[in-house]
Amino acid sequence: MANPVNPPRGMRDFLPADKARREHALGVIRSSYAAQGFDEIETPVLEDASRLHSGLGGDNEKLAFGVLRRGLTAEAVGEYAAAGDLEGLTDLGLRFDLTVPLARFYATHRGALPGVFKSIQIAPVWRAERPQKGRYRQFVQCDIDIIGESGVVAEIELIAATLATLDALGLTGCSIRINHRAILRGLIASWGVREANYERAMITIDKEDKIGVDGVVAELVELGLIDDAVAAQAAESLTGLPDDGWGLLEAADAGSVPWLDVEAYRQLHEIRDAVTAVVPDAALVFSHNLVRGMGYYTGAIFEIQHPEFGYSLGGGGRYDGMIGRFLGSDVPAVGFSLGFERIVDLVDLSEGHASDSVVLVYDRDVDPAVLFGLKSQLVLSGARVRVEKRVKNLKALLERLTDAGYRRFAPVTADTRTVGDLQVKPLV
RNA sequence: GUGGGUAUAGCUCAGCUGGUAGAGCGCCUGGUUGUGGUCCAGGAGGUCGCGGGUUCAAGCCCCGUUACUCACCCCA
Repeated sequence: MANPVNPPRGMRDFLPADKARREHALGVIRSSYAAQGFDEIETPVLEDASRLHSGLGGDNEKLAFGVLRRGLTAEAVGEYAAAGDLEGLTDLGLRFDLTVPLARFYATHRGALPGVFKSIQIAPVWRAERPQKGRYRQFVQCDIDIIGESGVVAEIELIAATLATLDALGLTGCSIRINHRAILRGLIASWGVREANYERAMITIDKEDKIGVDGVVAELVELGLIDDAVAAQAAESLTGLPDDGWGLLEAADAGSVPWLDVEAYRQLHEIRDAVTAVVPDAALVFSHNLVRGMGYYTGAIFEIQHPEFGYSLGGGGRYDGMIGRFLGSDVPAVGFSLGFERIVDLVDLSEGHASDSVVLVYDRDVDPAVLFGLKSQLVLSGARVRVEKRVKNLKALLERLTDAGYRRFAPVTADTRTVGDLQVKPLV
């Protein structure tokens, strides 16, 4: 509390119990993704600042931690700062997501990669945000991406693989919201919003869950993005859709949802039909107000929703234009990311090393050679062995060890010579 | 970047209307206890986040500051 020694703001240490829990969950995610035929890669935590700030990260670019150029004097820093030359000050930055580095990775190694590349990335990212519940400045993302496939099979495979992974984690009650950038653009265009203001309008629409349709329309008017005259029309087209949003095709044919990009909508149907055929209890909801903040999305976008949380547990989408920025020629790509920090707290984990663990509680006069001889014998026999000095208050010690996952203990006295002498007792 | 809440022992927290700093748990010591997880006694440990101010007197009131936390913006 009053302890002045803390990790940097928004970043955390993990105690042994936390670390064990996290590693277990990561193991489940990693093996589930691998079983789905994706291959894990790793990239550096730093990327060139110019690549991080290529206009693809939306607001997250502002939140990137920059690294000062090596060897800059205080005077030089002052000069660059006065000139507003950020590139002169920082040439590297910590990645704020795993997608931009993946695009760079693909551009670097294209020759060594298959035509359609399916990657796993499980790694920390950094954003200089103000921390709050469920938000940190360093957090782990678990991404799967498919690069080189322009058809909806990529979206289908990613969503099915993600659902399988959520299932492997024992996480129930999640639904997938899905939308398409083309549908959003059509919706916004139908209100007469100028193209330059699309991004800003999308951010406002994204708040519907929090501020309601009326709040969204009011904000759009307030920002000058739409005229008062179309406010009522905008409110109407934002209002909730029937049948989880999947029943608009007939209405579209009849011309009563003029803003709907029918081709994109049919694509989403195709994705929904295939995913639910594979995962019958998958809950896919079409949400025409789903936006997502990253500026690089071009097609389908999706987000994991859990009823207990106001924020999403993960999300993704198609970003066909990004790799072209690095490579020169466009390569289609889709990704899906799990927000690990938000998932790990929900996962119910069973004990890993329950049965075959034992604590040796030794008296002070025990010969260390005997003590560690016993220990190494037990370890060789396959047990996890902890050595603890006997203390006055045995109860507290044994409770701590029980919490740490140990299930048995055995006193070691000066008379103990062999494993056969040990009286092993259960910890309860 | 904007607001609210909190800050007292290693941990969880009391501390009234300003009057010499408290409890439980943990830790240490001595004894007790032998199905070694019991009980008793004693002990160590606090610049009350930090800096100013008001007052005879501040943990408590006022101002500032820092950290943590919740919410906004935005996002995993």
